[in-house]
Amino acid sequence: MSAAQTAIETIQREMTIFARRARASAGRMHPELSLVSYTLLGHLEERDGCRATDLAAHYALDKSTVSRQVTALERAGLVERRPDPEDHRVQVLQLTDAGREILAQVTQRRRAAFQERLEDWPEEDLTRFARYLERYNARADADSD
Amino acid sequence: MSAAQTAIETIQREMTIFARRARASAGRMHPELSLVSYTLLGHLEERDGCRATDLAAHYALDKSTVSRQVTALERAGLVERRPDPEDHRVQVLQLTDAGREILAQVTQRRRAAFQERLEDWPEEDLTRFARYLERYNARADADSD
DNA sequence: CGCTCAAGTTGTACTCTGCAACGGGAGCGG
DNA sequence: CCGCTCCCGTTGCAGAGTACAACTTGAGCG
Repeated sequence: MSAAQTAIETIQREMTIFARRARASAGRMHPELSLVSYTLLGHLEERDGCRATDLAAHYALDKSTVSRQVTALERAGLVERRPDPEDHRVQVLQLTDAGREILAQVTQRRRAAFQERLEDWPEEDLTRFARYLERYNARADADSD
Repeated sequence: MSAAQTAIETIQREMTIFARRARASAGRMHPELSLVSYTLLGHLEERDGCRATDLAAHYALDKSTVSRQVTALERAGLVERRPDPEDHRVQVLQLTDAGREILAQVTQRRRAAFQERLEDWPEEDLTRFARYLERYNARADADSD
């Protein structure tokens, strides 16, 4: 097997390990926010609000799933539904202050965990690793994986 | 923010994207084998058989979860349970020929997908990316994430 | 108006998961 | 040998996450 082949095998294996671990640890690390909820809140912050359908499309989730997730987030007071004056079918989802705060907390905790794991990496390796990941995900995006 | 900080932010973000995507796509890509089942079969192949408790400990799963997964894999004919002659509490799990075959098929399909995404990467980048991932996961392992 | 489409909700079912309780065997001190 | 404790695995139960299908409501258009 060529060196490239070996490297691809390794990448596949390590990515799988990471995915499995992320899935397993997400619940334990952030009991207040599942990986999906975290992602949805992040999306709302980034876009400063959007529709439920947009979330469903962007994350390849069923609209019923998003509906229930949003219901839970609303019950928890992290998200607000605002009727869209231009289209009464639509509800615009917005982070509440509490939602913004929780999101910031979880992000901070995640950041600390990553930082600890990466603390002894040389800066050059960090930036290269970051570039590789972006590149990989951009390509996977295009493949609509 | 320093360059290292920025890189860490990016790594965190991209790893999250990857984890979410892996979770979402696993079911669609390999209907016959969930990510967990795939991992368990892989472990059995690699170790040439082991106990259910070992799987649970290694993947931070509850033993009941492993028990049910193994039951399903056994029903599907991919795994065999063999009583341990030295300790009647223990059952040694072994891949069947069918299990080995399915595992090889799914691995092959995953490999093709990765290969396609990485086909235009220079070999040097591939090997470095692989090294980074191994290093990251090894550290996360130590943190028992 | 009436048809069609879009946004969200709800009913239903299934999977994955963990916790708790249990059964059965192993190992050990008396 | 007996009884206690620990370990391995199963099962009952509950909860989260998800998808699919049917439905409600509203928009757009001829």
